[in-house]
Amino acid sequence: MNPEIDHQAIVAKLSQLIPQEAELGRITAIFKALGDPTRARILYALGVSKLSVGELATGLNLTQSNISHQLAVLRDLKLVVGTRSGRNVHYQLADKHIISIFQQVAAHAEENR
Amino acid sequence: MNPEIDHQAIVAKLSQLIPQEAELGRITAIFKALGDPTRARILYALGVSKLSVGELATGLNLTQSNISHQLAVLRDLKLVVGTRSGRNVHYQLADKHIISIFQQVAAHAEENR
DNA sequence: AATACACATGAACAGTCATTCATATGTCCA
DNA sequence: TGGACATATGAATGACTGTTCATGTGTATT
Repeated sequence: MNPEIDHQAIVAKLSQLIPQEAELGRITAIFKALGDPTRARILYALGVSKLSVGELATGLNLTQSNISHQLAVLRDLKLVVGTRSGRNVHYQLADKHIISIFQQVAAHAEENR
Repeated sequence: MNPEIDHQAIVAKLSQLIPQEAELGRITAIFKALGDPTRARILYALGVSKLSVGELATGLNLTQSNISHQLAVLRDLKLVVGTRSGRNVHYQLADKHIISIFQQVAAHAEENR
């Protein structure tokens, strides 16, 4: 083993440098949400424009129920927010961070294609 | 509906603005990989230092088999690379993009805690 | 009030996945 | 060459999850 680096010490301190279960759970929950094609497409669409559930359903060619279920997941994680106006509920991204995260991952994905 | 925005047109063009299945698949596969706590911890650890499989196993308190399986997933996605030196294989992050992606998501997660 | 429209939610089912156990491959040393 | 160490891989299984179908809730219109 490379003596320049004290692996023993690093191993011992890993638990201090890695997020605790609670925070790690919040982080991985977000990644997991972004890891589904349907939810990813919804987020891409909302990155283009604020859209209602129905518009998402027709635009993405998915059932209304499916869209609603996935929006619920994204809502719980505060990735999107919906505001009702009449019978419709218009959804938008909770912040634009999300788009730049997608862009970074997309860049990585295409680099190593 | 807001007349400033032509939702009809947007809905019609969504399929052109959203990544095609192939690229979307590559992107979501990466997010899915980051969405598992075990793999996330591995990546965090490798963000700190290049480490062997055994060091990861003891440092993260996981079985060698488990670590190897997850490393295989990360390897296939080109998120980590392993180089053998003797009996050991030392893994490192494929690029530092990964860390900044984690930081961004962590920031979002903590904002809305 | 009744009907129709838009969205949300619950249950169920099929497919996916993380972990474990057992075993194989690869490498060093005596 | 034989044995010990480090890592990889295959099969099995229990848990989780995305989608569908059915139905519930909320809102506008007549």
